[in-house]
Amino acid sequence: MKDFFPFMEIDKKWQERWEELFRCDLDDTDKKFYCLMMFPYPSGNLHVGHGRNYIIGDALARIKMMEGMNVLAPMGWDSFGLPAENAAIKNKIKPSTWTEDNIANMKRQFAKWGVMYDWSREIASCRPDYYKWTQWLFTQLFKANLAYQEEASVNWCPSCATVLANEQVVGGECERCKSQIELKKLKQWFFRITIYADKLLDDLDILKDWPGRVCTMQRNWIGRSEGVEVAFKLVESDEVLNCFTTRVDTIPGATFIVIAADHPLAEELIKKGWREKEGKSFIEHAKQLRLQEREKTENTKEGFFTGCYAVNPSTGKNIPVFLASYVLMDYGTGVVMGVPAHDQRDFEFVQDSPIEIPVIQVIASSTKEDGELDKAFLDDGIMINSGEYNGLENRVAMEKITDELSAQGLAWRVVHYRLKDWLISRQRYWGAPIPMIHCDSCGAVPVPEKDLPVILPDDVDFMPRGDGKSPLAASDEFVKTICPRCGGDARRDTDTMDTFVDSSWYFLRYMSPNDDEKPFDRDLVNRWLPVNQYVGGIEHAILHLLYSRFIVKFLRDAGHIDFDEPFSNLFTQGMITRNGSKMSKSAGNTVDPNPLIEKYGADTVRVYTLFIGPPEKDAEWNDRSVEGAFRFINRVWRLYEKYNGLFGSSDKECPDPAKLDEDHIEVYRKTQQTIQRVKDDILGGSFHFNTAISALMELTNSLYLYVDENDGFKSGNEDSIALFRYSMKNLVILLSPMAPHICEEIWERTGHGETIFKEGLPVADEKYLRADTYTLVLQVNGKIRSRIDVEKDLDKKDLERRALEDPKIISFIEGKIVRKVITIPGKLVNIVAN
RNA sequence: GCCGGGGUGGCGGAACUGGUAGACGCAGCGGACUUAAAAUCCGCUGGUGCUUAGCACUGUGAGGGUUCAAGUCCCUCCCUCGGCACCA
Repeated sequence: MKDFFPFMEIDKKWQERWEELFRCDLDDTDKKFYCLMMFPYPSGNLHVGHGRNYIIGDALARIKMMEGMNVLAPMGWDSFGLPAENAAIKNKIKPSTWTEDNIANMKRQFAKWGVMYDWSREIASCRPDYYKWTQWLFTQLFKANLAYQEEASVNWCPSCATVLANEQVVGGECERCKSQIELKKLKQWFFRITIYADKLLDDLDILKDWPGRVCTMQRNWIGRSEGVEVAFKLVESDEVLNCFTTRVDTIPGATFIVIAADHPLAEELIKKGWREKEGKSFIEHAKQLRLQEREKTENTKEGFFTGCYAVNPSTGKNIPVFLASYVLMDYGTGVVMGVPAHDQRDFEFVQDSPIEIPVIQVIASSTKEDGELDKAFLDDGIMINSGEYNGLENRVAMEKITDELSAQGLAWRVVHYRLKDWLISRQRYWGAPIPMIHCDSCGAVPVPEKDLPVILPDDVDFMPRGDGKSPLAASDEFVKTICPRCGGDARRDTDTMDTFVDSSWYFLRYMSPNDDEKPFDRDLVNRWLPVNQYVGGIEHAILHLLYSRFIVKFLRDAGHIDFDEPFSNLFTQGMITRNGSKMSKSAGNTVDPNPLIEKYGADTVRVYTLFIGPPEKDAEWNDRSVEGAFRFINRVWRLYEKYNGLFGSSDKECPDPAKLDEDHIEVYRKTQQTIQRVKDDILGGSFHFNTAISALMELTNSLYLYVDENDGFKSGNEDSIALFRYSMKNLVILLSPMAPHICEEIWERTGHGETIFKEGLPVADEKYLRADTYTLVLQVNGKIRSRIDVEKDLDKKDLERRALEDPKIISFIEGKIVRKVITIPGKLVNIVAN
């Protein structure tokens, strides 16, 4: 078995030695590089899909070390959350035991991959020494008036028995368990993220090294929309309906008003309009409709006339007021002016409206009306049917109308957001208890810092209750307490925090994981952050990344830190699929790395994972192709093993390239090109390990041919052997971030220092990146007709002459007139002839 | 519906700023080694046709266009993946 890399012993040996290598000295920040992987939920087992993330990060950390950077690569556990609780219910063990077991197991898995971290900085969000500070963060937000409690209609997942944030509801279903979400009125804690909406939006522009699509997703999610609110007075009433619109230019065409069926004014209006009974049943009906139609693309637009009228402030006309399901209570003001001629939804609404509503076109492509519209006219154009505004461009009219209505106090400019405040209460057990105390006389009082953490009791029945309360509510011992303000009897808040609160600040804790005086070390954090490179999955594009940005902005404004974006560079790797779908436990298509590592060794699995495709794209896992990576690793090993006698302590340095003949210079040149390609591919910003590896495979192939065919090498010529050693040395250095075990071993066996990762990266000898001659392509009328070898510094004239001398070319242009010759030195000559 | 990514051999994927399409790997075929097989090493490998050491034609989802030259740029369309979706 000498022909195979003996990974069994060697992998382990290096994994132990590297522990020291990854221990980071935080004081040295001259060339700091904070290399962060998203910390995982400790679900028990890592599959090869997770592996991609960590292998990319590990390879990156290693190559950065070789670049001379002081690399901080910490790891921890996002260890609060439902699965622990569910597993615990199922297996009758404590969530903490289940979680800690999984953590231990996953740590072993990382090591087996050769994925190393500075474990002296390990954190776990479920441990009291961590969640103490998550609770501290909550109290800080509360003191800044950024955490508040409110009765609200919230998303309730009946199966998870908890409320969810908007971000966790996908298409009306629970993101986790796919159950239909119900709306429940509950008193809940929110973080006022909306205050930061503009900051979060604007600062996306600073994040130049983030993937564009992540920024786009966040932009859409924040959904900033500038417009105007217009007051529509109700006829025979003092009541006013404020409509939000982004198209106030269409107001002369507003022929009705629609308000959300669940609007607080709805009941009053139907009473006023003497239509209370039917109105109430419509409100019920609209509620049902919303639930049913959530999934549909085509939605009906049913409405109900309230019997009331309002005055269009631009025309002075009375227009009817409707209730309808297509107006959303939780966006804008919940009241909309209906402009059937210029809004498709309003247009559809009037088609089957119970009472006739006029469609008045007020913007047209010319100054004439377009006749009967068959759909809403949405383009910009010229104002018509609009009195004094006729003839103006609609965008100009928009400003004028706004100014004039504003002057009368009937309109004002506003900005609305799609982003809602972040609902953070969860009615589940396995999370950080919300550190608040409810006192009848003092209200909600935060737990003083000296009393933190509020320990999550482990002796409660944590079966979900489904009544809108957390399992903690059942524990008198937990609930009963004393008000920190007045000393009277009081009750603890029994909800726990969304786990995204835990992960919104963890990257600050790695600098001082064991500090029990403060959440993070201000000085160290300011020196080490923002994170130089964050690597993780695209699934966190909105939730985790937006929340973390928010918390960092808050901490900065509160004076705790000096920077306002947590991650200056983000890389989102594609997922690994199997049979075309995402690898997941529930889909049953996961690939366990352990058998693969046992069969082929860690380096093979790493190389295959990196070689599978461009890292930002999804890739299909193929067991068979793993063999190819295995072969490559062993080809490198054999190259060393077969010629190990040639590597002695009396290594002759690389021979002078200027003195190498043609048979040798080719290998020298290939080595220079490989150095350049590997560095460009990985460090050029795109992390293209796949092409870097293929370059290394090419170099390996060249070396095989060299040792097989080069006469000098075969006859033991010293320079020929030195050249081989030189190329091997570079091959091993360049491959080491991807396949660290084998490279470290060869490095050691060939008489080098303690670790290859303290060896600097080689610099390519630029003079030799290009060959002395190259193949010039000769085309006639754009078709390749011949190829000739030419010296690299021939000028255009020479190249053209050579092309026209070529016998094949001559035969193609014979009898034709040469009209034009295009010469691109280094590439081709194209002769246009007819 | 809107926004964004993508579509290249049997497969995963290369291709700089428009300039040799298919690097590298998998699978396949042939050869060397072997009693034999595996492993290994070397070579071939997009398709079609022919007068087959070669040559020609064709080929990057479809159709048009720009250009001496298009996988790459422009227009129209199809498919696919992801995000948002009655947001006023």
